[in-house]
Amino acid sequence: MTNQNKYLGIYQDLVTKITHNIYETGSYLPSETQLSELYGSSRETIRKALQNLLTNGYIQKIRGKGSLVLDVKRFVFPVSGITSYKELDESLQMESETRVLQLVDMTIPTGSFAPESVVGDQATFIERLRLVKNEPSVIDRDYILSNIVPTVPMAVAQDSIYDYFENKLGLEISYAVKKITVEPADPTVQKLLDIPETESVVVVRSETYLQDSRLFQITEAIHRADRFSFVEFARRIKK
Amino acid sequence: MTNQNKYLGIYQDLVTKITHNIYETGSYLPSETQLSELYGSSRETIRKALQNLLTNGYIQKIRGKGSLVLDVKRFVFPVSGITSYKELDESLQMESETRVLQLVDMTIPTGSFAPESVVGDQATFIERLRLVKNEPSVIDRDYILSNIVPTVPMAVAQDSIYDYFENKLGLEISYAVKKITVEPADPTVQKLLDIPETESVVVVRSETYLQDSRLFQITEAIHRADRFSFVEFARRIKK
DNA sequence: GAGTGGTCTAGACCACCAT
DNA sequence: TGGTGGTCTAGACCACTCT
Repeated sequence: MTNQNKYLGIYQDLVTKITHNIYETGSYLPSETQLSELYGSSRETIRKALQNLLTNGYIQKIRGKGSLVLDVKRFVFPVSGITSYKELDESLQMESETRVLQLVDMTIPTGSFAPESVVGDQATFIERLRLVKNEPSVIDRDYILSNIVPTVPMAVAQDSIYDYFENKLGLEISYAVKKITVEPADPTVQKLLDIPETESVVVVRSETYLQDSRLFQITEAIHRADRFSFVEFARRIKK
Repeated sequence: MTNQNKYLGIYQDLVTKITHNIYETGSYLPSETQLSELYGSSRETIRKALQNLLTNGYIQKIRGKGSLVLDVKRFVFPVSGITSYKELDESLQMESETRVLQLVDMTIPTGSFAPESVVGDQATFIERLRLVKNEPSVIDRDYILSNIVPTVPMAVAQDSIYDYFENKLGLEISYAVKKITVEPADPTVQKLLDIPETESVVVVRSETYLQDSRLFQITEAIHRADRFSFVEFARRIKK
């Protein structure tokens, strides 16, 4: 599991040291030159690791002073970015359960949440209900394109499809476009999520792409509005 | 307005060339070595510019092939990141109008959406109603901390507070933590947004920080649920 | 003035893709 | 095999902060 990349290794080491309070919130990391001596690397490599800490909200760099450790615990709810339900569950220990409602091979139908460009393509359709503390909270509906992933075993749908894609199939998941809206719930959804007729739901639709820019997954996640929370760490883009 | 930074200049040049279709969606940018000759810079500097394009969703780099230009138009609704309402309005040309409802100096009260750490601090409170196509869509409530921004003129609240902060006061806005939830609307909100009693609203609460990590703005944005849409471009974090 | 991060360079070696 | 991006180095100069 050791990484080939020096800077990723340094990044991981710093993350664990920050999360274990070896480097404390409100204090400064060793300077870049000190770190480069510590890790036996050039300063630019250290800077790559720090860049990673920066974009993930672990530190804030202040010119002339140093790299300030931020209070990560406040925004540890990592629903932003691309994170699988399994990873969320593990990092938050939220006592969740997954029920696979459907797992079928089919062609992607018109009128579904999938974009026009993949309608008619072969895919595995997975519908899952997520329960948190025994209460239904989310319905996940996925189309996994068959030209990239020919088949998804039931055990994988029950556990973690991302772990299967990345570690078994060696796919490199790279980026996603997500859209969040609030919509009325249809009767099927009302029944599954156990909500009254008038209630709305939060719908997160996403398209996920591989490193080579091939689309391979289209997802619709329907959340009970009262149990939905989305936290984002954002940086201002320089103009 | 010319930037001192070489790589930012290159980034901006490439952005305009992509948005003006000089580099077309689906085609590849010139290689990094070619770009470094074109711009008269080292390859690492080019790579910094490309890194910026990458995180903002303009390109996808594919090893052994090149930098593929993505279809930016699909996710041009930039509610992700830190973007002011004025900037959104300009980039989307959404025929919006702003009504300043309140602009008062006060101490931040307990029980407000502001975090404990700033309760009792002096701040400017601004409440604004945003109308899109003459329909009320969002209520923005801001506390601007007075130790950083002593006063906010009415004309600024009416126009763009970010432009004032960055270009008049020289503040460097750096990062923010945002949280999105769905909540029932209280009677005041119902009236302002012109929605029925049972309706929910989408609430985006954020804390915004300067480059030196000082908190300077706390915001609560209350959206009509039926007019709310949030699009995010996300990249998978390497483990 | 000493220390910090921000930028930039010229060169090197590697893994991957096309042919 | 030649071109591409991915990583890493050793050194340089600058702007900023602190004392």
